[in-house]
Amino acid sequence: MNIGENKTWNHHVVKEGNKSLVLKKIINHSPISRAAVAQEVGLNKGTVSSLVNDLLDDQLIYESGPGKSSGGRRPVMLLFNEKAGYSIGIDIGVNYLLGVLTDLNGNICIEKEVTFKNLSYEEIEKQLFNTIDHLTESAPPSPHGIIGIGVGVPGIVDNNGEILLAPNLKWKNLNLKLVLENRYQLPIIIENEANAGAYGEKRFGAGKDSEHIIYVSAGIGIGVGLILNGALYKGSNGFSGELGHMTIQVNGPTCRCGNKGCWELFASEQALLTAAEKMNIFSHSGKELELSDLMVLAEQGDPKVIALFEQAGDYLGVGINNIINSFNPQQVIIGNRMASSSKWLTKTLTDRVSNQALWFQQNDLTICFSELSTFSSALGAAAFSIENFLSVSMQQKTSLKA
Amino acid sequence: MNIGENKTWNHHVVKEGNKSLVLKKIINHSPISRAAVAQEVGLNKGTVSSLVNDLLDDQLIYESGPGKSSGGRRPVMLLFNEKAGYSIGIDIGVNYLLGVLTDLNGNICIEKEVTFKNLSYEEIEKQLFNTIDHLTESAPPSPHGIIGIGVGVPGIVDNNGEILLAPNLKWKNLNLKLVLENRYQLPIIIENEANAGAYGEKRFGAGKDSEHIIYVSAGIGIGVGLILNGALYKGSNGFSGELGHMTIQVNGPTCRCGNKGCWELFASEQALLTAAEKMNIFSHSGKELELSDLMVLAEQGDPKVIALFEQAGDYLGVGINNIINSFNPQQVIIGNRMASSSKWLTKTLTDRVSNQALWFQQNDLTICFSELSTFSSALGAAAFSIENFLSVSMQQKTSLKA
DNA sequence: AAAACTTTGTTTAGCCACTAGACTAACAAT
DNA sequence: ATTGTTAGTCTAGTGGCTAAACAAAGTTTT
Repeated sequence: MNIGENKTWNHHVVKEGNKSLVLKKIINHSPISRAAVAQEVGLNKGTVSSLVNDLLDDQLIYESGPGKSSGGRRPVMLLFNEKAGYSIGIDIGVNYLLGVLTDLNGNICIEKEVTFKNLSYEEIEKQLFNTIDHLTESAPPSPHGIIGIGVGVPGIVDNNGEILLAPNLKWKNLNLKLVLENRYQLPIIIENEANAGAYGEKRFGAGKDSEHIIYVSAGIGIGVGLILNGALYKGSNGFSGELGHMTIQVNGPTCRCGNKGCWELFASEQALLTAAEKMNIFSHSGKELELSDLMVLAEQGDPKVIALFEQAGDYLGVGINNIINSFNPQQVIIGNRMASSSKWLTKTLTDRVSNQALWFQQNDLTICFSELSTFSSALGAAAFSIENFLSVSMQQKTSLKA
Repeated sequence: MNIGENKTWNHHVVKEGNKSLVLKKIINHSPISRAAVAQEVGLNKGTVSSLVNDLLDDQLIYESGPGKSSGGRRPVMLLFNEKAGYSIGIDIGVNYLLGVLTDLNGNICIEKEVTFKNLSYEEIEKQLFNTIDHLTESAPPSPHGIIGIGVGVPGIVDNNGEILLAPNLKWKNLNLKLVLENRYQLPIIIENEANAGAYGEKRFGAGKDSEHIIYVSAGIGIGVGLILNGALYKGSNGFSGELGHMTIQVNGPTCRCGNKGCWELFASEQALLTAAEKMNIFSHSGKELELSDLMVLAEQGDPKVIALFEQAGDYLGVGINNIINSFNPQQVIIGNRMASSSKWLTKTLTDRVSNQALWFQQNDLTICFSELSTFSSALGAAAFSIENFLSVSMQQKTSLKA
């Protein structure tokens, strides 16, 4: 809600904004007293009292017992009621579906994962419904119930939540948002998996204190989610962050996207597996080679496999250098499946960056691996719904008097 | 001013926001009546009347004669008073200094350019003072006078306006902002030249109607300015857009930045000149080869030179592809000196993009060359001051009653 | 223990910018 | 001239804010 936007300003907006400020203060600094809130956000005591009463009515916060006196009357401590409602976050992967039920603080209450291979859309949809149904039924009773469902998908999602393309799932022009809205009558948010992961890390993970975060989702392919000025940046149509197809080698090998020398040909899980297969490294299980097989081998000290990881780390660093030069972020977070191999990637990656990134870009910059491990996307998806719910809750109620 | 920010909301903010809305409406739709403004921005007629009176008092707008009746009383038309004050914009190049005096709509009233070679900082500072002095003295009388000075420099500028590094000028840790503030007692803004150019194109050039613009400043080096969500994005410390040093060729030729395979080694003016020299193409003037020499040769139909341009266009396309994949912009604008050679660059550039950019990225995407030609940066720098002035003007006055 | 001081939280009066709608002004159509 | 329409001002009322008084509930001083 920028001052430049075509939105008129009136008393409702003022109250909405201040209420939001008060709630955020309580969420981030609980337990806290009314007086402290007033002082810290710069509002009048009376105003804060009134807003706090609204929030109490909405059951978004609650009063705990009195706190410690600092020489006068003991303050009444306010706490965020993180159990006022629950959010469902889903992460649809190429061969898994992960669902979580979280409270309003992003604490995972229940998780449910199913794995599969080569399922049709209809079959995945069935799994999706099952998962959501299960999570919904298992949710503890709460004033606001399930406040929304967020879904992260490995594909291109436009600004209306329509999935234009999910190559690895073979989905095309699929309006999953509509499907879920019709079935569940709840606010639904569909997002690209990397965007969801970025948001998850910003809200609950390694990026909590940063305003400029680039989340690199390195899995079978590479996707990137951008948190700029504290908010997800989606570009003109919602397609930002397709950095897996950034050229890092002009006239390099051809990618399935038609371009040449794409980053994900060098630094993704798929790149690692392809390189390993070329070196005649096979899965000891006899099945198709998987990342976990390589990790086992690396753990056993296999120098060829370790070299492969190190090579991938170096290439990751090349792309991350480009990202740093583009965005001047505070933080780069590497997530998704490749993050599990951080052990063997870190050194070559950080070497590449510290040797080659422009010196002034390296101040105040941290590069790290996901804190939420495999939950980034699911948690981020859940967080979208939470954000939306809290934002709507700030709005004026049409007062229904008894 | 986001609702999430740590800013309290009160009546002043409401008025400021609405006043800004009204002024913007008048600027972009003048001549317009009070009634039309009220209807279009969604405010009450009375409110608009009151805000308009404030703006009239500030002389930011004026009333022209009555407009055409549409069946009732004839409306009083309101116009933006673009001559209420003047802004100075300076573009410091490697071997030139361009200053413009603009009105509040970015119309250039006076321009002054000096060219030089290898001047020390002190000598350039003298030229800078001369230029500013001349523009100030030549400014027509106006209610608000000179409202600020903006300077675009080819280097790294941090968020405080300090020039950390301008390699081609051999400047380092220079606080030009302080120097100018002390001398002129005016609001001073120092910005990177590509950022200024991007802002110039957004406000007055090819990007007027877009919210997501990437401006590629292709000169001796390559810098990039980012307009995201309608605003300049500067990153965590102000160093975003250093895309000239994006790797497009892993382990390619070494750049002066220490990295390898940087974009500007392939697609900048310097790249073109270096390639030409290797092919034994010399300036007919006998002096050092310049871009203008190559343009003359290309104009004469020299196939070798044309091929060089086409090659550069292709490489420009490679980097622009990466930009498109990163940002999903509405518009990519190529500016600075290479824009003058658009004639020979366009085809290979657009071929590269249309063949290799992801298909969904290409909807609603326009790629074009600067509309403001060599004035992008100077105008953008001037625009920063205008923006700042108008924003301050919206704020409440401490009423000084006679 | 009483008095004095501190701090918390509520209440009250007043302010300011907004809205709705009455009003005045100025025009066109009949 | 009368009627209808549009533009702009004025007035009363509303809502959310602030400042300051007040009430409540502590601690510290005497």
